[in-house]
Amino acid sequence: MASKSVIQSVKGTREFYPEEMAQRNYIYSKVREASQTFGYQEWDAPFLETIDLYAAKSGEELVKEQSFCFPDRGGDLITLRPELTPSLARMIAQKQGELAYPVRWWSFGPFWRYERPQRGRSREFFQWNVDMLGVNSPEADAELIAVGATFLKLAGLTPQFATIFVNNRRLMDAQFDALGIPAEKRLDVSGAVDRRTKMEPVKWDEYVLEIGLSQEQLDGLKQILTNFDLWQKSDELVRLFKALEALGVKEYVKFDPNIMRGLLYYTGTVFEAFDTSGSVRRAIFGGGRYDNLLRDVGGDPLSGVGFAMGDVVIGILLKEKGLIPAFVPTPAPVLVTIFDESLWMESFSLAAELRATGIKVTSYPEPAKLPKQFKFADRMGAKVTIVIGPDEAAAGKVTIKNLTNSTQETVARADVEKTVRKILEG
RNA sequence: GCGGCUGUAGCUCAAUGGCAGAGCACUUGACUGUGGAUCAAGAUGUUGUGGGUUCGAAACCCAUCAGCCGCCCCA
Repeated sequence: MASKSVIQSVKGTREFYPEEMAQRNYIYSKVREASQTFGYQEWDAPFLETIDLYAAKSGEELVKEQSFCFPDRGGDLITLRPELTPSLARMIAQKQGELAYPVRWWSFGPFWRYERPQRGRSREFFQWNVDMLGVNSPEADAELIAVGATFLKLAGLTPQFATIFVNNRRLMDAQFDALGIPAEKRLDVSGAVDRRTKMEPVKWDEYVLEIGLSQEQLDGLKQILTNFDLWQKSDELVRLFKALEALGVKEYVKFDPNIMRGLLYYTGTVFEAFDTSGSVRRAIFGGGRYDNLLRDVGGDPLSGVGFAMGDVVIGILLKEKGLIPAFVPTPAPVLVTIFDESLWMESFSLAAELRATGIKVTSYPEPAKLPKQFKFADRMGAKVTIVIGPDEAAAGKVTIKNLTNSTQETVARADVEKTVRKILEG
């Protein structure tokens, strides 16, 4: 094997060998199932966008520090999309008058962020996005949470392993107001709330006082953040939890006043799913309600709710918990061996006959010792091997071996399909 | 962008300044028409890269690259 001479992959990019590709496709299949169960339509947006799309709305840091950005041949600044929502807003705005509302769209595709790779985070990742636009209600919020919960359920993550924590920006703003925290400090306070669990309590207290809150306000804030019954003061959240119960996913959801989410554009309900068994401390998915997004790209005001899930964290979790199905290397359960030069084409035409009946068949590509061919079949996860040797050829027969239980039988050529199907179905 | 840890065979790792090794995997054979088990034999290296210290470096020092963990950030 060459080693030092191999040109390295770009830092933080993903190489999907067949096993990893199977895992990615598995996640994709569950994402699709969860989305379609609720009637969401699949869509996608360009992978390349001009930087202006993000400059308008996304945070400074995202555009300047964390996006892959380069000039094209005409000198325009092109960005590898770091998120989907601005593209969504534009595409909705462009056809705002002709879409059937509510719009329920989902997407699963690649994104890029120029961050430092570490556990649960790479520079290239796949992200599931689900959004509903045109309905502004706690019940719509509940549906999105239910889509997420349904995915968790389909993937085998029970409420014991994963929890969706919910909060509401309006509720928190009202609480901050009641403490006399001025509106211009809300952002700083939200930031402080976000990092509370990451800091030592004493340090966090100092940090909050540094922002400019009084000791009294700090005490009040801490009271709010430890009050897990606070949701009862929010009509929206009361309705949300009622709807979640009706939708059958309540056991996945908990109110948590500490959930804020960094995104500026969330205006109401926000939520974040976490692994509760403690291996990865990053969010599995997160989202919330945004009211002003379309207006920011020139459309008419239209409220939406949505969330996004990266493939990296969920992939680690599912793998760790043994929830990814065992990898079978070959998609073809049948392997036809090539006995020798003279019987080569005999095997090829048998393989073709079987394929014509709809069975997936691979053949050894050339004559080789049978042990080698059987070993290959075994390593590729084939269930059936077929041998046409001189004896079979002379008798117009074929030997079929069931690799699962090591039995084999020699049957007339006309019975091959039937025999193979019996093994594959049994 | 900042801090810490780690780079040795395809993989997981040993060798603490004195001949670069083991297990797994691989190849071959036992078994010339049958995989997964067992046994035997064999092959495998620019010790990430570049420099320095030393009689002597995988080990110590400097630089650099890569990976991991954390910080920042997570839209």
